[in-house]
Amino acid sequence: MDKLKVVYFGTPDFSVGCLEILHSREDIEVLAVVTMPDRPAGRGKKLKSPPVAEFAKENGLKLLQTENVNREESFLEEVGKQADFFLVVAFAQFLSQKVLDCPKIAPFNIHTSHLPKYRGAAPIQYALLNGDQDTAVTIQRMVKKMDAGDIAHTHLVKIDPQDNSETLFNKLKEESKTALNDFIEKVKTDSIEYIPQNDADASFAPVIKKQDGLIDFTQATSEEIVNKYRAFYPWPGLFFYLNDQRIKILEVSKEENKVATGELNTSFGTLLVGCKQGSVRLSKVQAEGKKPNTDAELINGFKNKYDSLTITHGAR
RNA sequence: CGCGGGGUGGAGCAGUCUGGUAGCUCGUCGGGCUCAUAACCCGAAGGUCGUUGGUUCGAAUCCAGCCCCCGCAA
Repeated sequence: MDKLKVVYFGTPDFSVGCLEILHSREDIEVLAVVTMPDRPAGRGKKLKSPPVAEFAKENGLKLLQTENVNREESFLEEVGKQADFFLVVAFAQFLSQKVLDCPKIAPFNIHTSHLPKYRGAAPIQYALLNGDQDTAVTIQRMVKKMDAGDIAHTHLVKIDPQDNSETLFNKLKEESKTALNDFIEKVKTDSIEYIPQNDADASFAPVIKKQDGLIDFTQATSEEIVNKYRAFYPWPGLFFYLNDQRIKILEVSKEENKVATGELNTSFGTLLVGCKQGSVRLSKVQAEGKKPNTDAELINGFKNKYDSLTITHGAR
């Protein structure tokens, strides 16, 4: 049998795993890799390549870095139409119908949720945010409507209570390789069963922004804050303002102590905050421009500068 | 040249503008008090003030360079 020809679309580290699989398989030929352009990143804003671009360069794969693949007409004509299927993994661009129509079999997308749950950019985070106990790697046949295509393959994954976005990312990155391998067998044997999604059950996982990490202790229960901590670790992280200084929360846990909603209690030498319901201890924190500290260390330094410690909600 | 904060006993900070024998809170060690403690009292040890050079009678402090850490942003 001839090799299956694939064009791969992806950008971040998460996408590299599946690209590795495609690249390593004897029965697959990666015609090209499409990814986002290099972007300034980090302190000093140095130009940085997306991880997928790095991989493509290292392995001598044909690489296209573009701001908008829909406009790359010659590429689509010359390369896109040669493909048996497209594989899109965390690409960060919408594909026009014209692009979706290129491959002979179909454009497929790997989505890290149990579709139709959590369509959109941040499915992993939303599963944690809602305290879900399981999720899935779903491979869908892409349609123009985001993440609404027929389901071609589902691979369930358990969420551990200790999981945060980082660990769950890694877990799903591994599981998506397995899912992809299984799926490719289905493609080869032409035995894919397409299951339409029930739109009524759909939910959405919009992009998470840095600002979403701002915690209002009066508006969330201790349980919700801990879930948010898991979902937002390591990015964007949680933060709040103490005496108008931005404080990152690096570690938080539920506590028994009863502290009035929105109040801060430091009398145990710890940062205890009363939530909408229950209370939390902020056991590891980091002030802007400072190194990570335990709550005791932060209290020690702050009481030198201020008469009292006050939570100042986003006053800036 | 994206913006910004910081490097002072083991920890977290003040002192730097307005040069003149290094301080606070905590920890550690020793002693005391208490039924007890997240408590309190007494005492002690512990610092080439990131680094190099310059200015000065004198530099943690002023000037120049270098190293390191971090927040924002992406």
